[in-house]
Order: sequence, then structure tokens, then C-alpha cells
Amino acid sequence: MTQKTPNYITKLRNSNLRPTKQRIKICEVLFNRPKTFHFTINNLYKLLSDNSEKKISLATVYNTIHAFKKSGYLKQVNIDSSNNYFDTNTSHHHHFFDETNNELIDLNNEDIKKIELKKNIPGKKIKSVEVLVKIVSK
Amino acid sequence: MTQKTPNYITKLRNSNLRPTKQRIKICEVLFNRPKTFHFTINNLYKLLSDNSEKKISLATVYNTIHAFKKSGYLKQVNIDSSNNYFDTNTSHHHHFFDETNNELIDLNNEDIKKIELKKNIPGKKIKSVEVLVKIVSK
DNA sequence: TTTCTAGTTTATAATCATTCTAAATTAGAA
DNA sequence: TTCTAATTTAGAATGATTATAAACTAGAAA
Repeated sequence: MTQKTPNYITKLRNSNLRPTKQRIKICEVLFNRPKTFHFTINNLYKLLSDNSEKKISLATVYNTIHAFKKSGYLKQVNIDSSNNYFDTNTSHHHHFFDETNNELIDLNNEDIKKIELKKNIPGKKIKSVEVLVKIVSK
Repeated sequence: MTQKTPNYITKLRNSNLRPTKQRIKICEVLFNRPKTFHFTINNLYKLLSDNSEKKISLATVYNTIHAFKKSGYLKQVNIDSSNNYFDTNTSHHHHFFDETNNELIDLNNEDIKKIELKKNIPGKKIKSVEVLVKIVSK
């Protein structure tokens, strides 16, 4: 079931994204992981710089991440004005945000009772319902 | 029960904030309203500029809003990286965000079934639980 | 009332994240 | 191999917010 060598080339091509060296490298860093990955653009940029001699420009990191988001490979998670995260888990779920070490943790749908609203706004339809649980060390 | 002329001077002094002309003016714009008020710094700055000949500097608006937030007069509501709101309703509640016209709407605690988490993070305690319901026009 | 000082306001500069621009490079079809 | 459109890139531009430092002011003390 687990892909040994994920075919990022096909994945990219399917989204009309040319499989460039930079995009494949970013795919490897983001998706070749056993678990969901949460990151900021800055996190990722540093991570890419660290394990590589030839670095990917910051502009390309921004471009690529936004292209990936548009293609549905990533979800954006806004915590507050100074913390803009991305999440490789694109299924419907929620988050804990640990303010002690600025870490995002998934709160899966099955780990929270269904959200039921007793109010609706006339003329409007719901696009999303997101729960953010802020936590700190005890 | 309703105060005809709210005593912002006392309110400010109680929080160790000198009741300056600027702060009182901002209090009037923010709190002398029948309902909760949602705004961005820019909204507020424009509003203050419009109904006044002598305008309050942008720096003071930022300073004051942050002082008010610190004193518990306001809550900050982060929608996404380009929408940073403040809310005069400081009670525990949630929000709708209407993406059609960038408007925040309160979702009071009694209008949502209690959020129950079936997961907890060892060593961590919950600081807040916030629900954000994004809506658009039908 | 006058004086004095710490708190406050202000214009402007600095910062930081993000987006834009336009030139150089590259993927991949022909 | 050639050619073109897509992509990458460095650096400039933008926009929100914060910092700075000089001028002003509230209000306590004389």
C-alpha cells in the first residue's frame, strides 16, 4: 500500500504543474513523510536550504506552495497574524495550536463531537467550520 | 440599566490608562453602540478620520487598540493573514465570517452545541476553543 | 496657579511577510 | 536540435505593523 518511491512527476503533471527540480524537491520534503506535516513558509525555506547545496529561491517556495494549495495538496491554517501555517493533511479536520512551542497538532474529525449550530444566517450558506483549540504547557 | 453617558474616564483610569482626548474619542466610537462592533484597524482609522476635523494618528490607533485589548476591552479575531479583526464583545463566543462582504458576525455560545473533544494532549491544558464558520452568499 | 515629570501622541523610519516584475533559465513538444 | 511557453530567480514594491525619538500633555506636587 505504501509507495516506496512516490511518483511526484505524475502527481504534478496531473495538476498541470511542470515537474521541475524545485517542485519535486519540495514534494519530497513535504510529502515523503509518515505523518502529516505542518509548516510555515519560513520553516520550509530553511529546511530546504539546510539539506541542499543549491537552494530554492524564496519566491519559488511561495509560488510552489500556493500552486500546491490551489491544486489541493495543502490546506492553509491561520492561527493569528504572525503564524500562517500550511498542512499536508487535506482531509476535513481541526487543530490544536500549542502556544508554548508554536506547534500545530491535528484534531481529527472523529476526535470531536459533531459541531451543531442552532443559528443560521439568512441568504448565506456555510463554506467551512473550523475549530481551533489553543493549548499551553501545564 | 443603560448608561446615558458612559464614563469612559473612569473606565480608562481603572486600567491605568490616562484618559486622553484620543482614547476617549476611540472609546466613544467603539463602545457607544447598541450592538457589538467588529472592525479592523483600518476601518477604525477611517471612521475616526471621517467624523472629526483633527485626526488621531495611525500609531495612536494601534497603540490604543492594543492597550484596550490588553485591558480586556476588546478581543482579537484572526480570520486569515489579510483580515485581522477586533471585537467589542469580550464574552466567550464564536464567529461567522461572511467572505462575500468580509463581515464578522457573532455566534453566541448558546447558538452552538457544546464542543466536546475526545482527545487531549498530555502535559497541555486548554486555553481557548474557537469556532469559525465561513459563509458566502447563496 | 505654576512647575515638573512621566505618560502619551505623533510623524516618520524600520521591519517583516508577502507579492510583483522582468530578465534568465528550462521543460518538453515539434 | 530548436523553439516557445512555463518556471525560476533576485531584487523591488507593497502593505500591515512596530519602533523611534521628539513634541506634547495630564495631573501630581509645590
